[in-house]
Amino acid sequence: MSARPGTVRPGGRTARVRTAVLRAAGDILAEHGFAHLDLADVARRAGVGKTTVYRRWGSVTGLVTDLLAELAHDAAPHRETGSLPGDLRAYALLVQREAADARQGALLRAVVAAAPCDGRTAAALRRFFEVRVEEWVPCVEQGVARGELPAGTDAAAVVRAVSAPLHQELLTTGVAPAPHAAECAARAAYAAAVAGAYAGAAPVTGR
Amino acid sequence: MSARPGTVRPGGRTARVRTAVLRAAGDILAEHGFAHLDLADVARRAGVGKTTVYRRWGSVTGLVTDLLAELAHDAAPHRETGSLPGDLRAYALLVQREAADARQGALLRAVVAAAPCDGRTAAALRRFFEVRVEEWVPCVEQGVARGELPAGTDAAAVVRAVSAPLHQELLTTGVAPAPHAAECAARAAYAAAVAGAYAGAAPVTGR
DNA sequence: AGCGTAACGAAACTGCAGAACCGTTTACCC
DNA sequence: GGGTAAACGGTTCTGCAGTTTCGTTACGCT
Repeated sequence: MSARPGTVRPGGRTARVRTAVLRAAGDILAEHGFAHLDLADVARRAGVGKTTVYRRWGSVTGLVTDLLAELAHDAAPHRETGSLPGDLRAYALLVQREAADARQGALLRAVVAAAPCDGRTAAALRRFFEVRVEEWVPCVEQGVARGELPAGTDAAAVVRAVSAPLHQELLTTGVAPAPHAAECAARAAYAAAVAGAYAGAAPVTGR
Repeated sequence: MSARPGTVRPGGRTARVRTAVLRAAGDILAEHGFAHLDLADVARRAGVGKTTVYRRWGSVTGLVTDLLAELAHDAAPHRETGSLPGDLRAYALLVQREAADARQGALLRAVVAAAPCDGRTAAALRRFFEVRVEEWVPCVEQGVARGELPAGTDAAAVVRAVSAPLHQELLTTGVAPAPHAAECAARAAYAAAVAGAYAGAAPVTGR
């Protein structure tokens, strides 16, 4: 009835269609970029009817949004290295690898491009980063507990500071940052946090 | 001839048309965002023929690109405050104000969105940031000369580190960062630079 | 001032993304 | 294993972004 297609009978063919379409969309995104992402192409490559793609995803932004949700779902498990510099370095390299990966990097650029055009996409993007940050915040908080960082440090700000320069480079130059840049970003965030740059006035952001 | 329209007779009406179109495009961008930027709307609001807009700018991305070039052209003059923390703070607040401004913020988001779809736009975006960075690099270099920062500091990296978290916030949340965030970014970049995070690849161990 | 043509503008045209229709397949429940 | 309707898919249609055409305006040069 009013339930969206794909939610009442999610098994069997429906699931196969979803997998094939997302896979094809990812391929096209990695090969030709966001600009030439045509739903008819996706349908053809996925071996699926054009109608189906339009019915279930509606538009390019919808498809990209679903793709992002899928990416966020199988998040890479991260192991703590024991020291905060090591953890931040691991996070920076994760972001760097992600940006350098053809599929994930292209997807990231596509999502950022589509976000201003579509509310759902914007929400998905926000959620994606929130989850990311929340995942790595504990590392920073442990650093505070261990006395590596001053009390009152805004852990989320530290995590965001690691990824920010890497994402900026990807988005502005169109080229993925080098591993060296990732290590530099991690070092910088750590040094700034140690110096208390994120422990100043209480942030109003969040809650 | 093969010269593009608007280049042979740039005066009088041609200039008026250009001004009106860019103004209208900026208005629509600020009001309705990048998604609903229709060239026919722009033409109507500018009191100009639809044909003219298509002939001179060709597409939405072309128009956005020209708009960006215009913005980069009248760059805000920056005065040096005498101290590096002060300069970085001034730069951070400039970026923050820009992001918070309805027209400029919307334009920035639109350009980033359009960049993956169009080579010229991507180049314009890259150029825009390059100019920005070059403008503020001297402040950092003076800081190095004064001995505030370690020798071998990558001045451009420091400048980029200031703007990165602010732009990331604008692009991922869709909301412009607060002035507080700008000051935090400036503090962090300064602290990291002082600690030598942007100087060479070797980790900071006194030495 | 007069001329050549660059640039503009209104209207008619075209191509294609996306929607509608409807018959076919198949997942889920008993 | 049989019934029901959810979901698929081929075809056709439509709305509109973008193009073409051609007549009009006015910039810049002498």
